[in-house]
Amino acid sequence: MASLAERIEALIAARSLKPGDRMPAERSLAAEFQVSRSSLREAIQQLVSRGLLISRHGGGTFVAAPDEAEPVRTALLPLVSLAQSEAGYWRDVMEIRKLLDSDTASFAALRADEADKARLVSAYQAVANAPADDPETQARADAAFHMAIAQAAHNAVLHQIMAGLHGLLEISISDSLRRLYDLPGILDLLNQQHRQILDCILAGNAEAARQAAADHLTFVESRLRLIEDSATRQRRSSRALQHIAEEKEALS
Amino acid sequence: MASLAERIEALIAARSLKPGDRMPAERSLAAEFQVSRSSLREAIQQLVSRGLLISRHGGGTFVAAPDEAEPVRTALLPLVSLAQSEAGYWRDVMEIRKLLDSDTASFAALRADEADKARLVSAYQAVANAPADDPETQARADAAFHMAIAQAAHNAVLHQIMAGLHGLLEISISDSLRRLYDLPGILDLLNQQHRQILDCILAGNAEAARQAAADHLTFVESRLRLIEDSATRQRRSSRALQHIAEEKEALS
DNA sequence: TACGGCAAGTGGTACGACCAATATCGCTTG
DNA sequence: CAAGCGATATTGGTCGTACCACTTGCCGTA
Repeated sequence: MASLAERIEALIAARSLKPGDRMPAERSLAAEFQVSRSSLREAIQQLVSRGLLISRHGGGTFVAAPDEAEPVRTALLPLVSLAQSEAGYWRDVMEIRKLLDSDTASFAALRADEADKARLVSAYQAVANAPADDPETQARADAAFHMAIAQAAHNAVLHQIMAGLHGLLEISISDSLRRLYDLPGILDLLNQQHRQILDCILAGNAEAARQAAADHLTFVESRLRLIEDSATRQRRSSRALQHIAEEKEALS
Repeated sequence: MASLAERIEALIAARSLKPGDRMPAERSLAAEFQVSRSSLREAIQQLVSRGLLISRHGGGTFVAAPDEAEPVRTALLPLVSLAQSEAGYWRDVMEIRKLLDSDTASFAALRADEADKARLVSAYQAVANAPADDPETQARADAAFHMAIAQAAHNAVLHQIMAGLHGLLEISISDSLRRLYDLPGILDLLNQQHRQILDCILAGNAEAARQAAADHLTFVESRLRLIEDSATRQRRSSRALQHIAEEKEALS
């Protein structure tokens, strides 16, 4: 027999419940499935943690919106431990990004329609106009620009993978990502590279876009290596203390 | 305050529990966290569904092995609906595989150590020796061979992505994947291509490996397109009946 | 010493109760 | 008559208890 969570999913599909629709009450569902509310709640909590349902205390349980990017982010949560345990994990991420960002830019140059191009220009301007003293906004706008390229590539799988890679980078070296924008004179260089990628895509020049993206990623990786190398030493010394803090928090 | 599931994760980290280690009993943990066993179980079930824990009835709850591939497979479950709703989803998957499998083979040729090469040879032989009349075993051995290449590429992220892509393919066109091996004379062709990829990797010839993998994937995609195109028509007509069956199963 | 069975411990499930947040409906009131 | 408001029903969140099924391991017996 299928697991309870799967049976609930099947029920959603069978009833054609759309995002935002209200689920039957827990007591009703429990009766319908002929299980206790406890067991039903365990199953519901699994679906909630997977982002398929949303529970509101006193309000009800609703089908969540399949947020195109959100499922990928939650999907990567199990990898957090792995990403944090291996210090060089971000290098693996960047190695793949060097490959995929090139292909993404190439596809985008070939396939971007007018709506894609409008989004790309908008995203580029957001990066260029981001306040120079706000690394947080810089990082978000930068990621949004690359995600706009991924969207313009018109490949759902590629889009999801790129979203995942950004998430993994965020997890493994979020601090260094912020500090990247503090390097002297780097904003102009990044903007220049972004502009070149943008122009190549808008012009439909796939090969040039590929090369521009490859150069950009190589540049970013080299700078991140500088930052991360110097940060690794300090981090190592503070790890023991962190463990104690975690134990304390777990028992709080 | 952190969620209960997070507090449990923190406890695992703080206690340095390794895969296979036994978790405290539910009743003990509930007392330690000062929550009811019901609430604790809801949190534990979330971690179980995410593959971090394994519960054995009567035996205890154990920390799961970070199976390198398994978390990705469960992580992709939220994408099932998307994979199934879009008929052409598998084309996106194959498009990315054409790119990544080439790079994977290239990396493997450059980085494979003796243990990797032994695994590759073993995996290849498993494919070549799989019974010709057993598509299920064929498909599994084939996937295992490609995963061995991904492992030999020595990039954790790449390995996870490849595992995810195989999972997505399995979800979207598992039937066609099985029927692939029924095409007349295809086994010899596939084995020949696999052999070429293997030889190039063993010889350390990165460029040849890349080309061999690219040719292989292009070939497989063309054959899958033949099968899938002819299958699409029939599937469409039986979809209505399937929904009824799901409703029935959900209430069973 | 080896074997078998019993008891303790564990996860799985169920039922009932209560609390807190929310939604719903009806009543009062302007 | 309509709008605001308060009581009530509904819903998710939590707790406690009890019982079952299974595993483990210990102890007693052969």
